[in-house]
Amino acid sequence: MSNPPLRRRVSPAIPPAAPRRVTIREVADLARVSIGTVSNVLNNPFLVAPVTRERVLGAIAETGFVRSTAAHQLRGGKSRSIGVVILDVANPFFTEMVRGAEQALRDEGYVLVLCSTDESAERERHYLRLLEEQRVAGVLITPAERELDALVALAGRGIPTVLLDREAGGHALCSVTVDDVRGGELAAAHLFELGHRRIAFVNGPSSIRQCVDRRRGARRAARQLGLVPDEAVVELTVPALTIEHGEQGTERLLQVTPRLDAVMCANDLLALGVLRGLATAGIKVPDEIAVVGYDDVAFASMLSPALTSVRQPKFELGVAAAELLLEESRSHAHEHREVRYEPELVVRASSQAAPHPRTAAASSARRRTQS
Amino acid sequence: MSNPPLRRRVSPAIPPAAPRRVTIREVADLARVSIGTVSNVLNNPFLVAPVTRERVLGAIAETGFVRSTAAHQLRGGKSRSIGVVILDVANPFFTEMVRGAEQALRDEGYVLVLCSTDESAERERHYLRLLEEQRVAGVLITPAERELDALVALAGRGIPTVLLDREAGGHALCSVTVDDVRGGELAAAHLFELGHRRIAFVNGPSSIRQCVDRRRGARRAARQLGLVPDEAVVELTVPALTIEHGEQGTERLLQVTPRLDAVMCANDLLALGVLRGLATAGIKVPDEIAVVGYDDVAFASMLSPALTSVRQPKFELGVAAAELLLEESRSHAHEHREVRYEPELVVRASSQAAPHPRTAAASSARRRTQS
DNA sequence: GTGAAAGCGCTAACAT
DNA sequence: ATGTTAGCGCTTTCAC
Repeated sequence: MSNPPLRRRVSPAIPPAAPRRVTIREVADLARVSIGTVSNVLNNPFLVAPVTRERVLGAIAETGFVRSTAAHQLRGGKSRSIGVVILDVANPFFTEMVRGAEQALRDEGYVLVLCSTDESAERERHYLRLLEEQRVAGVLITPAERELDALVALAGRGIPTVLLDREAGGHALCSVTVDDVRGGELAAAHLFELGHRRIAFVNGPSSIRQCVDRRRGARRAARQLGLVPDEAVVELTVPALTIEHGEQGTERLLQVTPRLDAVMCANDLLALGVLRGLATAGIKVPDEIAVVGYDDVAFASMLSPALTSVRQPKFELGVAAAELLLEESRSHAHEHREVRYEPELVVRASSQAAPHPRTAAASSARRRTQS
Repeated sequence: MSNPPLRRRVSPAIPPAAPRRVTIREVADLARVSIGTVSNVLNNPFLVAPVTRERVLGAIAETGFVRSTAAHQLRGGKSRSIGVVILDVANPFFTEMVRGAEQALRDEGYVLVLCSTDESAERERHYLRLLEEQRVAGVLITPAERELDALVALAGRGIPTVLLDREAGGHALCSVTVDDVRGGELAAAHLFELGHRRIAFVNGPSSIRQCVDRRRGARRAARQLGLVPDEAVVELTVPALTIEHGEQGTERLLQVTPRLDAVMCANDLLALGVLRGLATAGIKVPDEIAVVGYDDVAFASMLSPALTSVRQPKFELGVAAAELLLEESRSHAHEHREVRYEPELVVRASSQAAPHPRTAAASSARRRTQS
């Protein structure tokens, strides 16, 4: 494994001087027309005589001219980029949503400017400012910031903004969500039904709404069974919803809570970390401890053991958000809407010793509702 | 599971009229200064008297003014965005690289414009054009296009371009790569050592260089053992490196190739799909068929069975690429460099029936070489 | 069908 | 310390 360092050097084909940008002016000169005509072949080709058009096209090709969005936009054109602000690029839940949004937006000629805040409100503010300076045509965002005022203001300044996986709570914004309270309830209820009476909830920071809601759901499930939430659901808060924090959290959990028979995680990344931590500690899942995750990301079903999780329609969330955004950007006299999906529990091996792991809600219809 | 549709309607707080953008002019008027002064508090605050500065800042806050990147850039300012073009946002390999690049670039004040081509050369061209129109400060790209000419031209037009996970092959471009031939060789050699004499290689399209190289490596491994590559390595080509195609590919594989004892996959996503397909078909891994993946993404070690894979320094690749880009954008008299990493085989349960799955190369140093 | 010219919002050089 | 002004590259009337 000790390869000698590779030495390779590519001689620069371009002279050290910074290349000057080709402008419409040079194209015009080369084609011997006015810049207005060049602009026309770019924007209204049919207004230009075929011969002239060809000449101009030739000049464009020859010079390598590429029009400047800056100048275009300044002169009144609309931007073709949409800011997408998410909590974590490394989380498949978000990337699936992004894929949905991208698919819906690409056909309309938009590019996505993807910003990952890593759950930092400060970084979120930074990115939002940059996006606004760029006059993006819209913003899709899963806020890290608890307060939505800045987003309402952003929308007020003419940048259509749609909340991704976060409800507007009375604010004048469109949103696409999944019922996280219900999801948390499904997960916890499942563990209680299995007979567990004291479950650990590995959760993220309370600044993240999803975490708060899932916790509420878990406690609701406890209450409904006549249990005392504070006793039935023991919460361990980790700084971020990542594999690493799930793994580290597990160590703390095992120290603090000696007798533990079930762990519920705020998302699948944490659950993966927890599974890892438990494996390291030599604890068998589900025989000794049951584990459930949240999101049902692609790899959940193939983990060892297969992970019980709460499924969310990730791709659809992205598509729906993109559609709301397009709608909003087309008509300013638009009423804000909240699209809401229902989560679905998918039971697998990690939460049951049963020999035949099956999908509990396999045939249940996922329901999409909106107002 | 049949919840009644939610009805909720948020009344618009903003009047239907499209809000007009606040310009520097209005801020100046409100603060009773000239636009030049406003510009100065924005760009050279120290040149402005504290009293005036406060007044202007107040006016900015009051009006909600946000400077236009378009006008700024037009006037000669540099863009603060960097285009990142990857093959697939849903692939953890790429998102890890992106995270590395983001971390390195964020501190310098850049935002990433993330474009996922889904391995389509056409979409790549489309995105590159948009990025160039935006005059991005640079481009990091894993090309879907086989030819690099367009990228060399792009760099020639003044947009620093760095290849991600693709070598320049004599072209005047910087690149960051991992030795994929070696990686393919490691994976195949491992299977041959296990005694398998006929392995299936589930590979992506040959337009993707990674696929070509890994294949070459596999065939080289065969040759080194005195085997006939065409017989020892049976290739199945799937349209894209995704879980879905891995799963579908497995079905075809099982029909076409009756006696099969090992499968090597061009990446972990495919391998995950293959594992799924085999599980569906009731075939035991590794007892009946051994499986190895490529990339060693985060979930590989936790799959059932844990996946043997070829590890690549994903995050570091992103960081290194970002650094090359920054270097190139700072000095135009810059010599292109090729940074190259070595891959590392990580043996786990999916390729051995051994009771104690261990990391084979756990202690081997990852070596970074560059010219 | 083509050209001339105004101006988008801003920065920077120059005046005051 | 602040104001004035000339463009940056383009689109878009409006003449010709």
